Amino acid sequence: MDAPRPERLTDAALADALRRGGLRLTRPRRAVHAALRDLGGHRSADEVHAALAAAGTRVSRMTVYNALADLLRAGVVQRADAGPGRALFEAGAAWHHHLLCRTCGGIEDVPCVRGRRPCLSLPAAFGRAEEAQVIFRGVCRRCLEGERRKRR
Amino acid sequence: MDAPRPERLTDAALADALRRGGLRLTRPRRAVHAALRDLGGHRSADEVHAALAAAGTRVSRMTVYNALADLLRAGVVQRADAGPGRALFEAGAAWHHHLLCRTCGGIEDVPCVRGRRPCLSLPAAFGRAEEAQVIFRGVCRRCLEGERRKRR
DNA sequence: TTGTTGATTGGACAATGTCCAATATACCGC
DNA sequence: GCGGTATATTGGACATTGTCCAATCAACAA
Repeated sequence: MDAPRPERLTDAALADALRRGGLRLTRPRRAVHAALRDLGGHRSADEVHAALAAAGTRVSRMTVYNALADLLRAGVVQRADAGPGRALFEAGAAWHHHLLCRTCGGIEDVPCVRGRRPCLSLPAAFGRAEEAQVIFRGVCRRCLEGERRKRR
Repeated sequence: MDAPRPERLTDAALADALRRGGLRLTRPRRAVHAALRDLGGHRSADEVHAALAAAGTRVSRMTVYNALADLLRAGVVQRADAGPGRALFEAGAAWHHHLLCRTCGGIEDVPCVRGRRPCLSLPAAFGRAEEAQVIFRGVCRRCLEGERRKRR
């Protein structure tokens, strides 16, 4: 149940991923990617911005938003669907889903049985699905064990 | 592919659903439910608020937010997961999923093969899933046909 | 090294959702 | 039907999130 460690991209690999989309490897983009990877888990743009500021890296808020969108297009960052509200990002490229715990409010990664998109098919009558993100809502393992312990 | 028409709840049925959760049937709650049902599709709280205002029904914005949350708990309204941003609601209780079209930006309902929650199971090692919402991203039928027509 | 093109900056702005105390109303028992 | 009481509504202030813009800066190809 440990969070999968996001792979550590070399600068060259990051530059490659960006350039495939006609994007440059800039200092802010490198910093945003590293911050997201080092923070781990599911983070909002402003969390990344705050982490960079705390580390003494001055980057404008707009740039963080832009960089995350660019890294997303480049495929080295993913958006974690977790319902409405602010957008959450995470480093890494492995396709997976999420469990939202209604007890602790946490988000757990759930590996995708297929591991690549789209993992579920859509009846052709509706159109073409390029990806299928599943949001499980319920109670995470940790909280479930907490409940059980209390009940005794 | 027509949108399923949301069932028309009688006041008694609506009151029943609310009271099961210790909630009262109030004029604003009735108005919000009717507005959402009559608008059809996937609507934000402020869209419902605007529709009510346009129809001459004065209800405070806060009340619309509260009413939608209450109707959601009562099970007569659902939240349509459509990624980050504002929350979208729709009338009705039948469990289903959504296809987000990246061409036109629209949201299509996709019936759930099981029709009730949870339609997908979660490996027990992760916890208990009470519901599983699938977000398909791709191209809707209408846009797919548009593409095909242009290519000729 | 230099020029060109794309990226960053920072401030202003819009949209969405939440908090609060005062007031109004649904609904229970009579 | 008539209160009494717990619940709901109100409206304004506020926080958070994300976007827009023109001026400046920097990546990278030649």
